[in-house]
Amino acid sequence: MTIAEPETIAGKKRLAQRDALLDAASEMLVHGGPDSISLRKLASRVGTSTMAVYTAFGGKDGLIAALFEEAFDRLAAAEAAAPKHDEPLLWLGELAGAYRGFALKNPSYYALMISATMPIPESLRHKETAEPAARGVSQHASYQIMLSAVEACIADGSFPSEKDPDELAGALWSAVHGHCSLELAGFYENRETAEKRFNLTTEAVLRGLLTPKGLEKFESFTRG
Amino acid sequence: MTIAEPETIAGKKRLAQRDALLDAASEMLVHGGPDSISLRKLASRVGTSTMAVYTAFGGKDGLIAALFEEAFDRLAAAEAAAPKHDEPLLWLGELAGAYRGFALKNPSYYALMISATMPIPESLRHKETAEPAARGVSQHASYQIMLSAVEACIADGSFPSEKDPDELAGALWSAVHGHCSLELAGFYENRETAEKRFNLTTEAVLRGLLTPKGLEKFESFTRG
DNA sequence: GCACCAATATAACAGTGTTATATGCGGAGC
DNA sequence: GCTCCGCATATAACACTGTTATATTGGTGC
Repeated sequence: MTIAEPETIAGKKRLAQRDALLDAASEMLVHGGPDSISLRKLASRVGTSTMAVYTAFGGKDGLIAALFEEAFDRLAAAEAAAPKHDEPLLWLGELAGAYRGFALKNPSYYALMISATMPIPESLRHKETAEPAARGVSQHASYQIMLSAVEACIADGSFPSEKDPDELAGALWSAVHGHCSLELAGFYENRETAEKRFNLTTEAVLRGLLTPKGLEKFESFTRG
Repeated sequence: MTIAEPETIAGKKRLAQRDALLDAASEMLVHGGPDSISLRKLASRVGTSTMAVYTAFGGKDGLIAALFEEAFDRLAAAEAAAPKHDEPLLWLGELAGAYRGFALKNPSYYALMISATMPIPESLRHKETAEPAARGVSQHASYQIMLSAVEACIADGSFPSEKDPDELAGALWSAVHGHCSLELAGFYENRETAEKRFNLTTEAVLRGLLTPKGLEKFESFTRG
């Protein structure tokens, strides 16, 4: 919470137009997907010229990168909104469901996130080690939330303490992301069967990672 | 092995040019990714005009769809080349490794396959039920191979017989595909750690799906 | 008020996929 | 063997795209 900087009104207008461009681009993204974003259409919708995108974002890539960041922020918000049970395992399950819920409600943003051709924007990039590309993502809140849930499960004894939390979180993320990717590609017939498959998959990878003690606890949850 | 049809030489030339276009497009795809395929560059490389793409494939979408099919064929070939152990569980593990091997060796093809914007070509589409989009994929050899391995594991008693083979295969596919998607996005620092994570993830989802009997067998494999 | 600088608008450039038009070549019928 | 028809092809135009060069405007500091 910083006090209001002595922003010039020109600076305010510049930020306002940046936001206007971002909002309009987001609206175009949600409506017609990433490919429907045209600088000319975007500029005319905001009531300016294409040059505004270059001064605000440095070009179309910068604009897409900004949308990329917003996608991760929305994901983090969805995860933060997931109910945080006292039981870490249940919390982890809620996070998995929140991840899928985000993907289903924001398919265009999700498609943007998983487009491998997307260069990770500076703000999400690890400061010291630029390589590998997506390393910065593991610093983002969306990943940190899941990581802390995993760590809580380790402290809880549900996950083996000798395993690296990153490994466990990565395995879980792979399964959840893999399912959502297939579901959005239309692999499942309808949402009901997709949800059944999602539960089966996430529960399977969870079961495979748990300690005997954690597995016992987990079975009591799934039965109850 | 059919006897040579009474093909007209015009038809032969047409097919030859179709193959030439496909080969050149494949080469461009592997080199510079999907976005690097330009009809003008492609046509000039083959020594024809852009109209050839329209007569052979109906447009760029048809060309991409043909590359899409070739990607699945290459995946099927990679899976078919995986050693088929007598032990179904080991076979399934080999298939998972072959899937990742394909993704690593053909990143551009893999990126094409997982691009959600890709409409499933007719030849891969389920004939009766056009919806959902990717249903036809489950008829492809690449999926059938994995499915038969899963069924062998069910017959073996390693997987519970009351579960739908499609469900089990889908869970496995989600995890394997999810990992490869993240690995190609550059999420892991290097290939060694990525491989470690891949084994952890696939083993976890396997363990979570196995019967007690199958789990016993599985543990004897991983220890030995 | 004036000078300067940054942001903008206009327009041009180099591409893209697609389509309309015209040319030419190959196969069928006589 | 010749004619004629049809289809594949080449050329060129169209409607776009992102980017860049140029000129004009607007706000800020002196």
